[in-house]
Amino acid sequence: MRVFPHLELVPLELGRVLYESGSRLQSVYFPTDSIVSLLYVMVDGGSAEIAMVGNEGMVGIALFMGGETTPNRAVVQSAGYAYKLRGPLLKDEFNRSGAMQHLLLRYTQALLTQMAQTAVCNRHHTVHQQLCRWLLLSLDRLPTNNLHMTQELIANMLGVRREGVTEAAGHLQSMGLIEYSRGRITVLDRMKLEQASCECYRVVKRETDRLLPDLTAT
Amino acid sequence: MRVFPHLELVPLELGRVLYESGSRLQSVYFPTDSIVSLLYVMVDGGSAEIAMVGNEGMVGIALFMGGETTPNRAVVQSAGYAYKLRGPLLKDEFNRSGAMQHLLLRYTQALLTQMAQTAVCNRHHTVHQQLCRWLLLSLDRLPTNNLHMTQELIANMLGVRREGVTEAAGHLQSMGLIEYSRGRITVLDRMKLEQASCECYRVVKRETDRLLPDLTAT
DNA sequence: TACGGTCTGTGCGACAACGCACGTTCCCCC
DNA sequence: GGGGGAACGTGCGTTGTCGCACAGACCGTA
Repeated sequence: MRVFPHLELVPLELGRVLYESGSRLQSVYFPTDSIVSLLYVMVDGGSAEIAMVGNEGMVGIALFMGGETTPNRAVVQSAGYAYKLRGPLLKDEFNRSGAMQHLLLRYTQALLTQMAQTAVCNRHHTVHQQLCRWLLLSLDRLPTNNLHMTQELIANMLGVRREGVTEAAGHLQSMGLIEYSRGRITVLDRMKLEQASCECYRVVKRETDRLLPDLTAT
Repeated sequence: MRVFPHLELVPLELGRVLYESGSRLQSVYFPTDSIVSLLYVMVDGGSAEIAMVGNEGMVGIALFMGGETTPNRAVVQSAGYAYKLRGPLLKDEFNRSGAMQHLLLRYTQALLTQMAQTAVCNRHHTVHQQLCRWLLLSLDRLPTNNLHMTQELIANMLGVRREGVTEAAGHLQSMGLIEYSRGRITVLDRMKLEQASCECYRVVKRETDRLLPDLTAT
């Protein structure tokens, strides 16, 4: 593809803000083994994750959607690498109306589904269920069963109290589904984790697989 | 525009389902004075509104996004009229990569923001605040100050109990912001309603105005 | 004018999540 | 190897929402 020579592999450190609410995006990022969260930060400082982006997608869709900016923050939730591409190059490629455009649009629809399901989950499901969903979504975007993230960070993403995550995670550990200590979480029984999760995870997963079959095959 | 001759003005009755979760969309709709809600319906029958579409937008974006379907239901929340356009015609127009494509993509981004903010609101704000947000979003899409909808319907949209809506609406009425009886709600003081709402409404409104300046000028 | 259904009001116990305040454990580094 | 800080654990009163049950109010129709 034409843009391949212009892709630059860059490291993304945990916590790095790729994109601040309302700021103009200069480049887009295609995570390889990293995860980037899209958050909304309220005026009182509270936050909530809207969606997460991993190797299935791209950070910065507002560039080709025409709005140039969004009211969200993009922050690295799991350190790793990503391919960086300068905005104008992506726009040119998108406007060629080729395979890349179709791919990006299908990805956008997958992202839409993820956001929609986040809304539903926030409305109806318990912190326990949401934690399961969140762990599974993260797991799908990482090469291993190990997540590097503190409960405090997870709480910020889910928009709940840190103690709530502690309790839910403790429960999952006592049931043997995960194992964790000081910022390291290992998923032991993925199947049971899916069963403990709400339907939201499955809906997102199914749509992502349907819309982006090549990428999730792995 | 090329598609104008193919637009057909059709009535949309309250409660009509334009589009069922997972079904293939044959046509798209551009509401004029009607409002269509995008809902997710859970396996247990519970529901939650993901976003609403009025005269600023279109129902059926999955058609040009490439997915053809979404896991959501589109149901008429406020009766009225809409322009109907057959799917293939819309796709052709979109693929011409002209003004229509840009407009549709900017609208999609506005919809994205609405979904994101719904997620945030569901996470952090009270039923009171959410009701205000919801009334304001509806109001922006209607030609008058009168909403035809029962508290039960609103409760289904927000994904809360009917009693919760009763209490919140009663409070708003006692403060003189609205007036209602048996399925008719009149907004008396829009300004104060905005003040009683959370920031979510303003964020959505600002983004919609920014992305679609021609449509919201009215 | 009486009736039946729809819509709204209210009360009450249950429960999940919150905010806060500590305590404990572990790891790193001086 | 002994602080110090980061990460996790726990208890407690408070609040918002839920689920349920039932009472009133309104309206069209027979």
